[in-house]
Amino acid sequence: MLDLAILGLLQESDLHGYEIRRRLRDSLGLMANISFGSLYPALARLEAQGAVSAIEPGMAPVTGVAMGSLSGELAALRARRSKVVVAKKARKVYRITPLGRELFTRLLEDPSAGDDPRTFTLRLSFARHLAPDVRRALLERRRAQLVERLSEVRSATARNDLDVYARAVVEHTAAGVALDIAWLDGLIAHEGAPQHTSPQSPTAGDTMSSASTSPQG
Amino acid sequence: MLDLAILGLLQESDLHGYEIRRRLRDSLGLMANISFGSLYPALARLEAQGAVSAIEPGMAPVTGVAMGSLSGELAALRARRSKVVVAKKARKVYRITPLGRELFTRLLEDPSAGDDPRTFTLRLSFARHLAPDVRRALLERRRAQLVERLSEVRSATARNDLDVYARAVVEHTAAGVALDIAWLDGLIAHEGAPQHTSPQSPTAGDTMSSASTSPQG
DNA sequence: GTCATCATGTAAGCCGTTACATGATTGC
DNA sequence: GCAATCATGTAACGGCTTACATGATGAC
Repeated sequence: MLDLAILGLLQESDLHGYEIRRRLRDSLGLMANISFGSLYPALARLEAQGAVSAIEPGMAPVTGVAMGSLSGELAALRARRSKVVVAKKARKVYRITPLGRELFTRLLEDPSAGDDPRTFTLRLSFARHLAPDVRRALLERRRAQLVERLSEVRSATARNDLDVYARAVVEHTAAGVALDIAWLDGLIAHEGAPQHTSPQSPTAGDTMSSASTSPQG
Repeated sequence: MLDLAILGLLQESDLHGYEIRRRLRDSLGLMANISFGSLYPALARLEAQGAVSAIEPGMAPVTGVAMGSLSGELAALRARRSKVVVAKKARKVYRITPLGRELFTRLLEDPSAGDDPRTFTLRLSFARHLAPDVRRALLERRRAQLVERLSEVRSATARNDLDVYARAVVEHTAAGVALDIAWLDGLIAHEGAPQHTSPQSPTAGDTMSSASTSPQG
């Protein structure tokens, strides 16, 4: 899970640990603030596996290494201008290796963990790296899971031994699952019709972003 | 977390482990299928602490001990009728103790873990055991958390470096959080005005169950 | 008589957390 | 100079999972 997230971010640009954490938090918006106690060991593990490598400070046109903060950015600029290029040796910038890309793809497509509902959001965030049919399969698998879950939750709703609060919870849960399904339907529709099916009856239509946007902006 | 759930269920009726698992799954609808590897050790721990006690098979008007299944139910009935009351000694039925009730209350109100967002749903399910003001505080704390989270996710939405899929994820996440907030507003409104505030301007109004029900049944 | 389900438990391991330890850089 | 932030790491622990082991009961 964490490995997948790290590799996904490194796919776009070289980054150091601290910055990876920042992006995990506010770019992906998932896994709110992963702890360093997980992050650094994970990076070390990935480096040992040869999936990433720490690049030297002076190295190459480092694509997209951002500073930790705006002030840091400015400070670095100032430093560069005044020719006092402080090495900032403490920082270890990682770059993904070809082997790491392979691993990323494997993790992203992995059929064994592929049904793990907890990783779905993360996988979908990186879905542009998937082949159209694999991506579609991911969406539909998830949809199937949610449909099943919905019927479970609905049957819980039917119970009469629930008090107001327990009932409020299960009903809201059901509503949430229903919303997720509607959202997935939108996404699936936007994927276009699958290859081997005749493109008749465009089920959902235009609802992709409407599902994501409608509830009170 | 698990302890709280167990004690909450035992608050209503004596139960054995297997049955607790079932209820966790389809009555509460949370923590889909807790594993036995967590459940039984948890029960043992609670018994060691004196929070629950295993009641003897022949004991008292055991309130609400249900069989594992309908067929089991019928089988037991048949057994009783034919006077062949098989002890089913394997089953250990647990009953909550006064000490257990105390523990339950403590866990439910606990201000230290009280802000843990992961336990909110569970707490709310048992909210009828809370005093009105404590309950209200629980709801409002949660609301505050979600408002903050919403603004975080919204700011992520504002980024322009997100591809279609990452964007779809963050936008849908935002929508989900917004829905949760609206739902909480409904619940809070239904709690009635707080004691020391003048009951003017009934902010939300009638939306409690509408938030839970609206998205396509 | 055998298979599914009910029922309880143990052992190993995974994946994350908190808490601790360290140190450079920068703003005021 | 001192606090805040950036930056990297280690150690201990927590809570839950999977896999394993065991056995009773009931359906067919």
